[in-house]
Amino acid sequence: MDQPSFPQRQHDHEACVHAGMAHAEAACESRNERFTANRRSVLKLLLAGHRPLGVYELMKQFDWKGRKPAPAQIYRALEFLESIGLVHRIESCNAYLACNRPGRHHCTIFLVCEQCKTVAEVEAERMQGAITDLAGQTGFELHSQVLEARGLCPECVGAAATDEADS
Amino acid sequence: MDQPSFPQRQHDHEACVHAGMAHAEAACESRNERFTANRRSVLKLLLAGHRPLGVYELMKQFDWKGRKPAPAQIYRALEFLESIGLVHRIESCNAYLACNRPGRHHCTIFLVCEQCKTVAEVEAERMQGAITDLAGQTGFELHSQVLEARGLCPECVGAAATDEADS
DNA sequence: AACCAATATGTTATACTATAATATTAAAAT
DNA sequence: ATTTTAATATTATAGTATAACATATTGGTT
Repeated sequence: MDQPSFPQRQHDHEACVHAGMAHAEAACESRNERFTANRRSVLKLLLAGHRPLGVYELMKQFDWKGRKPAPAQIYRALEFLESIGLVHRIESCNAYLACNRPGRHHCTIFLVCEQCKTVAEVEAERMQGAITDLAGQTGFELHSQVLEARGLCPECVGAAATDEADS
Repeated sequence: MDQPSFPQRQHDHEACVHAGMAHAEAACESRNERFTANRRSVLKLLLAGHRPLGVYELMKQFDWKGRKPAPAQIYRALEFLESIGLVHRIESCNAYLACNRPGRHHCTIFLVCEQCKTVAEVEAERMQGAITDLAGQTGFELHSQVLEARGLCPECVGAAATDEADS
């Protein structure tokens, strides 16, 4: 599918992770950037988590020769991964998400489920036009956008409906 | 003007603050909510600041019988002010901004100047449609939106151009 | 191979942001 | 007046992010 939305609850995480890592490998190669052990580990955790993870959450999961890394170590990896578009920061969660469609740098909006925390990253071409127009009219020089919608994903909407019927 | 964008550097702050406070007064009245001293002070600081202020920045400015308030005090006031639409949280700044057009609850986007930190709050009706459509297609139940653009305001763009010419 | 420059990491310390929990006070409703 | 509700005051702690500096690794150059 060209426009994936929310991931299925059950799906082949292994494959996701593998594909994501492979793409990252290639992306670094083509930019002559180093895909170091740290960067690998952080990206892998994000790919496996499949939802936005905070830095301290990542630190807990990070098994690094028996010790735990310092925040700076994670932040540095994230900064790098974000700079080449492999990871996004979700502002309204203070957390980071592996990009589900790396390589395409379109205008995307994140649909964040407030209940189960899963996120759909969907293209929002219609919004791109609106934003550039607004910027143009105002004389604003656009650098980047933060587009996030908050609410309930389809599965949680369904669950909520069921709960109500029960009570 | 019906669609204000960036405030002029020089303008009558006094009048802004006064108008904002008057509106808040009325808004609380009509909802049977109390516009207490705390809430007043916090809103006043935000109106006067005229840009996003962090909670600890607010605390520093908060003169409260010679002592300084605890964070919780500010957060409570903000929570209230936000709940009735007098204040917005700017996620990408971890800071709060007094609403410049209270009473209208349209879909707005914030244009945040990364240099001077001023913010334009502009209506983005075109985006509302795009978002609800996206939500509809995905089965997402939309609760709220975070729409922020980051870049340079017209004044800072101008200044940057001048600087370059100088060098 | 030895050296240099550039990049990335390790480490410690600290700053900034946000909430929990509980006691107290003030206001509104009966 | 009494009860109930909403708001405040206070202390403590949790969560997020960066600064500063020392060390190590990599890649390119002679």
